Amino acid sequence: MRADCVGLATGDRSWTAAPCDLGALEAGRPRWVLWSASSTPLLPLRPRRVWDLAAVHKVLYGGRRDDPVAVWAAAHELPVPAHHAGGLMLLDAALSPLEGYLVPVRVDGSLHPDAAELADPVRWAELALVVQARQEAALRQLPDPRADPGGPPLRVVTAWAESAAALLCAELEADGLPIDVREANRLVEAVIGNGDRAVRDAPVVQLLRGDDVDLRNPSSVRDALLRLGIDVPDTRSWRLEAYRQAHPLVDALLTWRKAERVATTYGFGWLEQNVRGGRLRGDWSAADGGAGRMTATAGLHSLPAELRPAVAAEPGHLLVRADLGQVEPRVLAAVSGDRGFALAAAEDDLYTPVAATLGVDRPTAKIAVLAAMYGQTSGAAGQALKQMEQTYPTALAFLRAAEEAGRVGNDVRTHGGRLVRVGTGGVGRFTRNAVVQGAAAELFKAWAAVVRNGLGDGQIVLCLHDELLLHVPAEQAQAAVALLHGALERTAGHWARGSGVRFVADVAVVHRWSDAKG
DNA sequence: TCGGTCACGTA
DNA sequence: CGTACGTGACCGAG
Repeated sequence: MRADCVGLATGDRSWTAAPCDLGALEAGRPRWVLWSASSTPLLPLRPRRVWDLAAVHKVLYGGRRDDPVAVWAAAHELPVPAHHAGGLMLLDAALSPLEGYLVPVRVDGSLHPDAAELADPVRWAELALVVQARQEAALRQLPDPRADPGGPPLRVVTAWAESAAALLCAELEADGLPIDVREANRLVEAVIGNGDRAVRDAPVVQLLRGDDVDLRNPSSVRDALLRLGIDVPDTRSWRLEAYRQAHPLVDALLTWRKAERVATTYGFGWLEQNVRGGRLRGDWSAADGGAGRMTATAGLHSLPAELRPAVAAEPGHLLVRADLGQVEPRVLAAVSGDRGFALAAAEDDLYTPVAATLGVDRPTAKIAVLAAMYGQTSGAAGQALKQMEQTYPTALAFLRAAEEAGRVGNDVRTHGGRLVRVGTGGVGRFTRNAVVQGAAAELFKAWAAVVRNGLGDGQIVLCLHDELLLHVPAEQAQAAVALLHGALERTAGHWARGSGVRFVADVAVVHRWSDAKG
């Protein structure tokens, strides 16, 4: 790893006296410019302010590529060369943007695939600054969608937050999630026994009474069910749920499935492979999904609830868990600019005023809101959806516009400025959801960034779409609680400025992740 | 060995 | 209800 992967520090201009205090997202210097936090040996420094060219590139242009060649090309409005089109070194200093130096820029203006190795470290850093300036200029071209713009431009703050998230991902990979290994093994054993396949299969096999069925082959299972008079198009558990009473085999099968899932995906092998020194580690991406959510491997985003007691604070430490309440409908209220919906989203519980306005009970109101956001097509939500259209026309028009864009193959941009690209033959429901899910993801990351920089000796050890898990020295737990609330208020106050929407976090200090809130 | 399908954990 | 992920077992094709 080359130390010169780190660009030079730069200063942010013109809004140092911003009226809102964004904590970690504050303007100021130095701001470290990185080609990519995931390839930068910057970790021990834990810098506060970074600009991650790869992360910002993905905000501006979407897509999958975020290597320096692609980042450079997009910033210069050049076609992105095919991956690793290495070949001959065709360098032309005279045409390079830094005339007089040997820089790894080709005659066509593209960056050489081996630029990081070819370039003088100082030149390489200067190229990073060239890209940073161009990215920032591009971000400033984008209109600010907020009801009340103010402080640093929203899209520039998104760049800071997404950059911080990229760095946070590198830290999450290094730090890992604290695991009580003894408890983890105990919990796995409680679900799957000693792990012997034949033993696990036995209860179901017994009920089959000699019928030769491959439990791990869905079509074989379907045929077996048919022989018992149970005719189902597939054997998914939610479908079989209705047949639990029909035959003892169904119940046994569903129980077996649960154990099989743990045995194959979250069993002893999984612990062996991913837990080292009491920490569960996986690869983290700051914006891998189509809408820009964080992703993680090693099951970090899909830990079964039964295993969560194994996530535990280390001696002298406590966990602080915080999750955003009703974040997606609140995001919809903020980004659509629907005043009526925002009025509901000013309350602790958003669904209560929605129910009152629609003249329905709370569960119905919830279904109506979710159906509107996610484009539900079937079920009993139809009537409620019609009422939503009449009551919150601006929010619904916003969603319809996003869906229509996707349907005709147009890209959409989230509130914070992320481009969500639509493949050929666009999928409407995807974009309808992406403008909400993606916006929620960037609000979450901005919040996480502020929290990260406000922590003393603590660490963020898990990010779960709308939930943060902190591991802090016990005496700092109460300060962390205050930090989480304060950071959300400041972040949302800027991100949703002028919307009237309130964002709320449920925060609890616990020993184990599974411990009750309170 | 590969991609596709089914299935299922989470938000 | 829907959307988004990552993982694993199995299938059939090559």
